[in-house]
Amino acid sequence: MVDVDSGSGSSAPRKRADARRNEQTLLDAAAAAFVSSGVDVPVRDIAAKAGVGVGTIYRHFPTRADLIVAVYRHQVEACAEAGPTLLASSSTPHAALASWIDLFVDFLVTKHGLAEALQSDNAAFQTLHAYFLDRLVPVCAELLDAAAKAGEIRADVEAFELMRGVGNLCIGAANNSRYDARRMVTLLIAGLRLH
Amino acid sequence: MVDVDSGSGSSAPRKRADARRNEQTLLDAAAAAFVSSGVDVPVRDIAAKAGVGVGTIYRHFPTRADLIVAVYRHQVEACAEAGPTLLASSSTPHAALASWIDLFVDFLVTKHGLAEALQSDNAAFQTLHAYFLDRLVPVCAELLDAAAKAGEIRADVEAFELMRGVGNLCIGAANNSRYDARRMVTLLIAGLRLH
DNA sequence: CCAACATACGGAACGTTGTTCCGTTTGCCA
DNA sequence: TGGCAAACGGAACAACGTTCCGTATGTTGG
Repeated sequence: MVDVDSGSGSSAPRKRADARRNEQTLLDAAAAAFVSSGVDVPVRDIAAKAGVGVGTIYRHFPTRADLIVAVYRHQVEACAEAGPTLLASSSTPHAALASWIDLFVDFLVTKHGLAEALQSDNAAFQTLHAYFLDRLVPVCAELLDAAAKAGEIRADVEAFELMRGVGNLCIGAANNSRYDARRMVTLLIAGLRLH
Repeated sequence: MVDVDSGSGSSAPRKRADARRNEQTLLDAAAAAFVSSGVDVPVRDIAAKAGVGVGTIYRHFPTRADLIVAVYRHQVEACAEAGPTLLASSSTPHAALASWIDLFVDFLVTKHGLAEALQSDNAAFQTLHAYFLDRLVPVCAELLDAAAKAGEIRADVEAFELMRGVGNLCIGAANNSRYDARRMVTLLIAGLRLH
């Protein structure tokens, strides 16, 4: 019943017990470190908190992006799955879009440094970039399409661009009481409307 | 006739000739380095290009922000001064606002890494932050006020927040052909309108 | 013109962080 | 239980920002 294997695939030869244990320990330590020091927390800090050497981190998560993805995968999945749900339950496609973007923004602004990392052109964050885009852009595109088909918004804006704009607006939202990312995003979404 | 002094003030005891020469050399080298490698270019690279030691850079420009401000001061001033001009020459305050924001965006997206630096919470960038805000927020506020008084836009958005949002939208615009910061900013400004 | 002094310079050195690498340890299976 | 592959730990290296001090140089009073 319980999936004693490491990943979802069944082909991998199965990892050693200590390796599996360490992977989980690292995920927990990283999650805690991200909360207290942001996703830019030094690798050594995570290693210390987990009680392992830095080599162990790099063995399990070759890049920081892999670690971030692993830590936040559940929440990203939840956000992605909320898209169709909202589309079905909202009064209009535009309302669904706004609600969904709200979810995304709430997620981003509560993860210190994540919005910054998402836009980084550093090669180490390629995986992060790719994962978020693969998972969320199609959902956004669906909502965008629905709203466009309903004639509520202009049809010349791509999901990728919008997601990126929203992500950008979330940068630095946590350390600045005079800047409310949610409000700016609301403005951006309002700007999509036809009249 | 010629201002042989270093700064604008007359109280400073006057700097040594080699110091003044180096300051100019550094500004030129930094400007060139910023263009070719972005404003994050390593201090050593700038020093090498200028043919001076790193100590000399830190003596003239204690933080990277000081150097960036010095390099771009002219362009920021020009942008600030364009505000009132545009307000006088445009058909409506909202049009003036849009044009002015366009100027700002053009400036930002052509300076690799500058938009990122502007939003950095790193203490070394405090000066940069302060300078841009001091110089541009009042101009933006004037345009915003005029448009609000004319009933063209909602009145509940502060200049600081808008500038910051626009700055955020410019992040990463240079390295991503699929992301057009200008279009996103246009959307944001459109979102300000009252129907 | 020269000496002496303050100013400015150069770059070595240090701290922090990411990343790699290898000698050692440990789980697993025959 | 012995042996081997897997995994571990952390030293070591590289890149970068930043500081510091011995040295060089321009300035100025005599």
